[in-house]
Amino acid sequence: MTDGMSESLTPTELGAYFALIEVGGLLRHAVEQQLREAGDLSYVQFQLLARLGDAPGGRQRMTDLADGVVYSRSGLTYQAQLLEQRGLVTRSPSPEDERSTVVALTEGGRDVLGAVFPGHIEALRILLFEALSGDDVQDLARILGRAADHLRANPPRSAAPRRRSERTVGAPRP
Amino acid sequence: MTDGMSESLTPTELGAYFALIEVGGLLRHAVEQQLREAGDLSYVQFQLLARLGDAPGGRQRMTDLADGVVYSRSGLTYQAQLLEQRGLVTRSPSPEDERSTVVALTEGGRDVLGAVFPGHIEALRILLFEALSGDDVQDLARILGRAADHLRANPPRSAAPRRRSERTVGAPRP
DNA sequence: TATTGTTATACTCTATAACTATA
DNA sequence: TATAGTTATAGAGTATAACAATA
Repeated sequence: MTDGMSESLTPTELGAYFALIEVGGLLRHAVEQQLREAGDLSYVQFQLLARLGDAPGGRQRMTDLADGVVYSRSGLTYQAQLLEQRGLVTRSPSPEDERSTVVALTEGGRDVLGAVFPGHIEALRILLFEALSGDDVQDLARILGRAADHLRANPPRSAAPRRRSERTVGAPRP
Repeated sequence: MTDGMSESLTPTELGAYFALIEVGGLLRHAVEQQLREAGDLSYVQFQLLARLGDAPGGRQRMTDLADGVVYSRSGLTYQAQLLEQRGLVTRSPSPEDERSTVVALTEGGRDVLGAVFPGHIEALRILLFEALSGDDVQDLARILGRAADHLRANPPRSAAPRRRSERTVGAPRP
C-alpha cells in the first residue's frame, strides 16, 4: 500500500472528485437515452462516429480511434463490427501499413450522426449548460482539458504496487 | 429542435463537454483498477460502501442509496446482494416502513473501505490533482457542484420514478 | 393505488489470452 | 521482436417487466 505518507484530500478536492464522477455519470446516462432513441446508438458508438466525423476525410486508424473512448483493443473491434454491420462505417486495410485497419465513416454514418446531433446538443444545453455561466464553461473547459491531457499522458506509476500491475491508463499492453 | 432554435454549442462548450466525459471515464477506469486490486471492489460497490460510511449509523434505505450511483432498482439489488454475500453489508426490513430495506455497513465493510481508501486517495492525487492548481480545484468543485445540483433537480433519474419517465430529453419513441 | 424492493431473463459490454499478419 | 488487429470466450453489469408485500 502507500507508505504512510498518504494524507487525505481536502474537502474541496473530495467534493470536486465526487461531483466529477456524479456529473459524468448522470450526464452520460441521460444523454445515452437520447442517443438510443434518436439513432439507436450507444454512447461509445456515438463517440466513435463523432470522432470519425471530426477526423480529416472521416477516417482513422483503429488505434487512434480508441483514444479515451474504449479501453481494450477487442472492445474497439467489437464496436467497430457493430457499426460496420449497420453500414455506418467501413473497415479496410491501410495501404501504407498493412497491419493497420482504417475505419471510415459512410454516408449512412453521417446521416445517423446528423439525425442524432441536434437532440444531443439540446440535451446538453438543458442538462448541463443551462446551469452554468459563460465563465463557468470557460473554466470548466480549461481545467478539464488540462486534466484530460494529464490523464492521457499519465505514466503507469500506479498507486497500487501490488501484483506488479503495469497497466497504462489509456492503453493496456498485450 | 429542428425548428430553428437549435443552435450548435460553442466550441468551448463542446470542449468542456467532451473533456468532462473523457476525464470522468478515464478517471473512473483508472481508479477502478486500484479498487479491484486493493479490495476486489467494483466502482459501484465502492460508491455504495462509501455512501454508507458517510451516512449516520452507516445505514441507508435502498432508494436513498441508489441516488446518482445506480440507475435502476434491480441494479442496486444486484450490487447489494453481492456486498451482502461478502459480508460487507447487511440488509434488513425497516421497522418504520416494512416495505423498505435498510442496508447497513458491517465491520468487515468498514475494514474493506479502510483498506481501499489510502490507495484511492493516492491514485486521485496522481491522476487528477497533481495537474490542477488550488484555484482550479475550487473552481471545479463549485462548477461541478452546481451542475450536479441541476442534474439531480431535473429528473433524468430512472431509479426513483416508475412508469412516468416521459420527462426525458430525447425524441419520443416510434 | 402507489411505493419499495426482489426476481427472472435477456442482453450489452468488457477484458484476457491466444492467434494471425505485417513491420 | 514488436506492433496492429481479430477472435474466442467468459464474466460482470444492466435494464425491463412481472411479481409480492406494505402503505
